[in-house]
Amino acid sequence: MCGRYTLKVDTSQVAARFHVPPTDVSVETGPRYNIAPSQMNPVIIADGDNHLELMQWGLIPAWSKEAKTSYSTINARVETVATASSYRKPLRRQRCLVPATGFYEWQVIGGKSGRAARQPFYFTLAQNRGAEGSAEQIFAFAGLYDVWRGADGRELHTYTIITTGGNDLVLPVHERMPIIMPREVEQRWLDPTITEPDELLALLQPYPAALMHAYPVSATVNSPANDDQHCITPLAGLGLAVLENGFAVASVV
DNA sequence: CCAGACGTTGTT
DNA sequence: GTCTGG
DNA sequence: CCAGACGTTGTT
DNA sequence: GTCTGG
Repeated sequence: MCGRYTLKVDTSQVAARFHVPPTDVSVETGPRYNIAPSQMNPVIIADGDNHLELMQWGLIPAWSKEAKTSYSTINARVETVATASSYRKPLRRQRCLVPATGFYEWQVIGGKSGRAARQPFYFTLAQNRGAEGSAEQIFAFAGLYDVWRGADGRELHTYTIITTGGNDLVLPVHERMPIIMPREVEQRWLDPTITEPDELLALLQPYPAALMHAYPVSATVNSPANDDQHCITPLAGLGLAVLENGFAVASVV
């Protein structure tokens, strides 16, 4: 799954990275180290030109009676996104890019009674190492959005992130991972003239493990109230080396 | 036909 | 245990 | 995703 | 809004 991610750059850098005219950006958000569901975050949409908009993480279908859902919509499985009631139309007509610089997954450590202990890991794109502060580290998740309209006319723009099975780097930590768009696929994903589900599904592939990087982080990230550099500070220990060799990280607790 | 769901992950 | 809030 | 709440009446 | 279950 993907239930937490980072976007540690300014809105202006996001806009530049996704070809959004600076004059089009009316919102300014600072660097984020712990983006959580329900929060308002930048997403990119296109109608000929690219636009940056703030939307709420957790898709609320246009037909929903209330401005909330009784079920989770922070992620959409690629296996069912073309048929699920909540996502079928958004897949054809309301696709977006979700700008990010990294994401978190939690590895279940124990498994005894009650809720097992969990070790968070931080995942980034490997080619971005050493690109601190530059636009080079920004990538995009494949996303869908919808617009909910209340009786009083108010609009609520919401989005979801599409997930797929974990690749070899992610699997030791978690079964699933978000779909990261290769840069050359981004604009096609946004292209409103494409509405064939099969053509769109073909764009949704697991990102190659060889192009990603991961390391364990402290429990600081667990609380969405913590939103600073400490969330992505590497946790010292055996976990990193073991993980990069592709084995489970039972040694990290 | 109408009523009711519409979702994911993880855990058992 | 389960739902809500962030 | 995890953390934190989970309830009522009446009074300040 | 649209699909599934009864």
